[in-house]
Amino acid sequence: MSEITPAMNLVFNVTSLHARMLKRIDQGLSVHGISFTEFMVMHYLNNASNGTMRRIDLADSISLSASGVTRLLMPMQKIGLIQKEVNPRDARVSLVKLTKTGKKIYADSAVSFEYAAGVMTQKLSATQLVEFIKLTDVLL
Amino acid sequence: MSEITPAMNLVFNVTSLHARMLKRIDQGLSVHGISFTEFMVMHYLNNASNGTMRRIDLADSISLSASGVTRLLMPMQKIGLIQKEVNPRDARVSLVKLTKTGKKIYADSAVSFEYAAGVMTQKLSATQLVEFIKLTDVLL
DNA sequence: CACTGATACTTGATTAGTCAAGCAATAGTC
DNA sequence: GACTATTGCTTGACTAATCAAGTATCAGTG
Repeated sequence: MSEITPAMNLVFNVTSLHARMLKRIDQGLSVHGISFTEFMVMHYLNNASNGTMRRIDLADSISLSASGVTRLLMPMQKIGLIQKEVNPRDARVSLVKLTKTGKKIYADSAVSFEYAAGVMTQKLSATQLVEFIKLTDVLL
Repeated sequence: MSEITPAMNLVFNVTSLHARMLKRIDQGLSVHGISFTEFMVMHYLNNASNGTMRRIDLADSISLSASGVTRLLMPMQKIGLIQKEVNPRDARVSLVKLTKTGKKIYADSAVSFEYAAGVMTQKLSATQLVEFIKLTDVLL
């Protein structure tokens, strides 16, 4: 009845794949008491040049709105995973930084994340994995 | 500082890609007054063998929970895109079917969807697209 | 140096989904 | 043929996100 183009097919597949991945990853991270979104925040903070990032750049990195970041970081600060820092050059921005606890939790949860990611992609050969990443990079 | 494995890289990329795709597709479908989730429902209903599906199979197809489907279909029924049908063999199930209006809206929005999907993937060659789909299929 | 506009964030109201619990109907078992 | 378990679906309570509007600061221009 309906002819589905390859492009449409890809969109559908990426959607399903994302849903499946998210569920598994979240499950793997739940033992550390954090969600995948929170993990991503910690990941980017951990890799940031001087350990700090502006909230808006964080938002961009993890594909969230500015207000989404505000709401996400609130509890993370409350439980001591991150902390605010002021930018002396620009009073508008509030820099975000991993706390010592945050770094520890990140290191721990990174192990779970790596494991879950590995399990999920085990049906792909090493070259397929690289090729897959390359293709996603083209569209990003 | 942190070593990121290819598997982890892929998960991050698929997440970003999904977010970007969803935003564009939703934007393209908004002129028809429907979301991508609603479009997927109509797509699966349109392609269903006898035009009907059980809610639970629908849920599975679009990676939603059973209650998510209930909540999604409620307004769709109210505005006349779909309709309920009883299954005489099993009184538990409530079959879902596209209405005439629903079919029309689906046909219209499928054009927008196809266009948006095409634009989004135009950086990929035809063979790359096929290869991409193949790789996602491995993980689905 | 005042003014206009852009940027970085926060907040209120709303939405789309989740999970856990419940209900009703069917299926399997003894 | 009664009893238990399973399936299909709905509902209440909650969560994570969105957008639009508001505030405060900074940057560029006449």
